[in-house]
Amino acid sequence: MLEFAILGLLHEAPMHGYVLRKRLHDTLGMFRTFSYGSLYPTLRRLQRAGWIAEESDSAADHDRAWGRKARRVYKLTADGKERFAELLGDAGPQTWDDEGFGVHLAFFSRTPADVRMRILEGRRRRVEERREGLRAALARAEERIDRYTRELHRLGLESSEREVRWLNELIANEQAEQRGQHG
Amino acid sequence: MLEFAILGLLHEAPMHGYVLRKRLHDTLGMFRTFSYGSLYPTLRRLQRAGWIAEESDSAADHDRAWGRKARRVYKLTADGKERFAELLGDAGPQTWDDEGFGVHLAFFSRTPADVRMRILEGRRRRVEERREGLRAALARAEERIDRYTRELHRLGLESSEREVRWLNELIANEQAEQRGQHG
DNA sequence: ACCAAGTATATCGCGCCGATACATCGATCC
DNA sequence: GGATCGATGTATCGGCGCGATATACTTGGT
Repeated sequence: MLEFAILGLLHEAPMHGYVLRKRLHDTLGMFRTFSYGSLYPTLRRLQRAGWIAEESDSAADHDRAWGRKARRVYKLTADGKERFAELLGDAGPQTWDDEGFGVHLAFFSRTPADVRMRILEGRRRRVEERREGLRAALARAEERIDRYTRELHRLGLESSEREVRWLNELIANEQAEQRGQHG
Repeated sequence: MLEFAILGLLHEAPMHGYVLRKRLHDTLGMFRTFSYGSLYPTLRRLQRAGWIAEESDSAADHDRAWGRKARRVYKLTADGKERFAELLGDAGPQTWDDEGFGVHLAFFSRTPADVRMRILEGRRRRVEERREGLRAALARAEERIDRYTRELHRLGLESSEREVRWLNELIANEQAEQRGQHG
C-alpha cells in the first residue's frame, strides 16, 4: 500500500521523505496515515528494488561529505513507472479492503476505467457483506446482547449502508461516463 | 489489542483457538477481524507470559501421544485476570484509535465508569479532529482537487459527523446514568 | 540571546496479516 | 461403498507498518 502511494506521488514530482509524508497525509485525508517508521524503510526498499532513485543534490552531497544527515530527494525510475502502471492495473482484494481502498481511490483518475469498475464493485460487495453480517447480528440478539456492542453494531450498520449508497452513486457515474464515451 | 480481546473472551469461559476466533469475529462485528496468523502466536505469547494456561483434556492428550495436532483449550490464570483488569483500567490513545476503540467497546460493561468516560471523550476528540481536517481539505481545494479524492473526503466527513453524534448520545447516556446513581 | 516549533532522517522491536501446509470429520452425492 | 467438499482445527513464515526514540539543523518570536 505504502509502496503504491509513494510511487504514485513521485510520479507527479521528485520529493524527499518529509514532504512525501505530508502529501500522503492530506491527499489520503485521514483514511490512512503512514508513519516515518514505515516510510523511510520503504523508501530504502524501493530504492534497492530500483523503482526509485536518489537525485544528486550539491547541498546534500556537501552535507554528507561532512557526515551530516541531508535531504534525500527521490525520483521515479523508468522501472518505477512500469511498476506503478502494473499496480494501477490490478484489482485484487487488497484494493477493496479498508486499508487499501482509500489509497487506490486517491489514484483513481490514473486508473483504467475497467479496473476502476472492478474495484468499486469489489468494495461494494465487501461492504454489503459487512452490512448483512451486522444486520444478522442485530436481529439475532436483539435482547440478550451487551448494550455497548449493540450500539457499535448499529453504528457499523448505518455506516455500511451509507457507504453502499455512496458506492452506488460512484458506480452509476462511471457507467454514465462510459455510455457517454460510446455514444 | 488481540491480547486484550483474548483475555476478555477467556474471562467468560475457557476456549480453544478456533472458537475464540469465531467469537472474536462476531462480537467485534466486523470492526476488527484477527487472522490465525496472529491468533496462534499470540496465544503462545500469552501462555509464556503466564496470563493463560492450557487445560488438560484426555482426548487431546491421547491425540498428542500419537503425535497428532489436538485442540488446545485455554483458560485464564489468576495473573491473567489481573492483567485484564489492568488493561480494562487504562485509557490511552490506543483505546480511542480506530483499531482499538471497537475492541474496548466490546468490553465496556466491565470497564469502570470513569474510564469509559475518558475513552469516549478521547474518541470524540479524535473523530472531531478528523472531521475538521476533512472540512478544511474540502474547503481549501473545492475546485482543483481530484474528483475521486473529493468524494472520499465527502464520505469521510459525513461518517465523522455521524460518529460524533453517536458518541454524543453515548456520552449523554453515561452522564444520565451517573446522575441517576448519585440521586 | 534564547527557546519553541517545524523540518528532516533513521533505527528497533513487535503486533498483525496473508499465504500456506497439514489433518480430521460429517454430510451429500453417485 | 467410495468420492468429495466444506467445516473444524493448529501451526509457521516472510514481510508490512507502527510507536517510541534518537539526532540535528533552521526559523521566528520575544
